[in-house]
Amino acid sequence: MKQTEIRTAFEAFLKRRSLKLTSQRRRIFDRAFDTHEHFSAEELVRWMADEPGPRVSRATVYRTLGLLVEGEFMRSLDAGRGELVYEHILGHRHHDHMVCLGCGKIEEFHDDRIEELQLAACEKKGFELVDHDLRLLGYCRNCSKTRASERKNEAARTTTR
Amino acid sequence: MKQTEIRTAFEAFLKRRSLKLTSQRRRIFDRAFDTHEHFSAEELVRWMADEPGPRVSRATVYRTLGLLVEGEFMRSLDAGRGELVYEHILGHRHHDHMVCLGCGKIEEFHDDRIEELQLAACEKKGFELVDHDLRLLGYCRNCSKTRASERKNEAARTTTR
DNA sequence: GTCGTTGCAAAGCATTTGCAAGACT
DNA sequence: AGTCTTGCAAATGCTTTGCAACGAC
Repeated sequence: MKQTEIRTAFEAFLKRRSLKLTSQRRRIFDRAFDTHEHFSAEELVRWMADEPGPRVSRATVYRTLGLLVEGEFMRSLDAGRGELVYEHILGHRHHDHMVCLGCGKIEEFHDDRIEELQLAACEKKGFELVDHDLRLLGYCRNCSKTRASERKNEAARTTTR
Repeated sequence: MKQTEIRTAFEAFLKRRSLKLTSQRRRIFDRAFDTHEHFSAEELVRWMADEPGPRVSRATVYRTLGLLVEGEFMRSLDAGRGELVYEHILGHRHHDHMVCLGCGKIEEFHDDRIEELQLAACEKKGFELVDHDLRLLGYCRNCSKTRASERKNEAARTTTR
C-alpha cells in the first residue's frame, strides 16, 4: 500500500468517525509516514516545532497519535524506557523488535516458528491470544563491536600496568 | 533456595555495598518474597500502609525495590499499563508472561525452543542478546469463558429483538 | 449556528531526588 | 562522630484533560 492510499484510508477513517482532516492532522500524518524509524511522541512534537508548517501543539500530537493507533495506521510499543515509541504500518507485516541498549536503535525481525510456539503455549494454558510483544534487548552489531574493542583496550591497559 | 537463604544472600549483598538491613528494608523484603503474584510498587506501598509493622514511606519502597532488582533478587517487567510490576526470583527460572486483558492476571510459561529461535535470529543480525521480554496479551481461561458467554447472550438478545 | 478542533495550562501518574532529621555502629 | 537511611515534599517526564477560543460546513 502506498502512502497516498493510506492517506485515503485515513481520510475514510476520519469520515467514518465524523472527524475532520485538519492541517494539523495532515501534517502529523505525513511526517509520521515519512519516517521509517521508530519515534516517540516527544520527538514528533519537536519535529513539528522545528520544521516549517502549520503550528501543532503537543496536545494535538498526542491526540492524533492516539487516533492513528486506534485506526491501526500505527502501532505503539514501549521500548523500555518510560515513553512509548511509534511505528507506522506501511507494508510492515507483523514483526518483533531488537532494542539496542547502546544506541537505542530498534531493529525488526520475524520468525513464524516463534509465533507458532506461542500459539501452542497459549492453547496449553487455555489462554486466548490477542496480541503479543517480543523484545530482545542487547547490542546491535555496531555497538557490540565497539564494546568488544573497548574491553580489549581495557584488558591491555590493565595487564600493562 | 528457601526464603531464609535468600534473606541471607540479601544481607550479604547489603554488606558488600555497605548498606544496612533496616527494619524498613526487612519489611519490604519479607512482604515481597511472601507474595507469589506479581505486584506493582504502588501496591506494595499500600500493603506497607495497611498492614501492621514499622512505617515505610513510598520513597523507601521505590528505593528498596530498586536495590532488590539491582541485586537480582527480583525482576521488574512492564505489564503494559504505565507501571512496572515486580516478581521475585525464588526458584523461578527464566520465564515469559501471559497478561490477561480482562482481569490483569499474569501467568508464566516457558519454552526452550522459543529461546533457541531468538538466539538464532540474533545471530543472523549480529545482535548480541542480553535479555528478552516476551509478553502474550489476551484473555485467561476464565475471562475467555466469560467473554464467550457474554457474546452468546448478546447474540441471543439481538436475534430475539 | 453547530460540531468538532486546537492550544494552553493544569492535572495526573508513576517514579526520582534534594535535604534535613534520625538511626545504627 | 560518621555513615547510611528515612520521610517529606518538590521535582520530573510522559501523557491526558478541561476549557475557552476558533474554524469548517
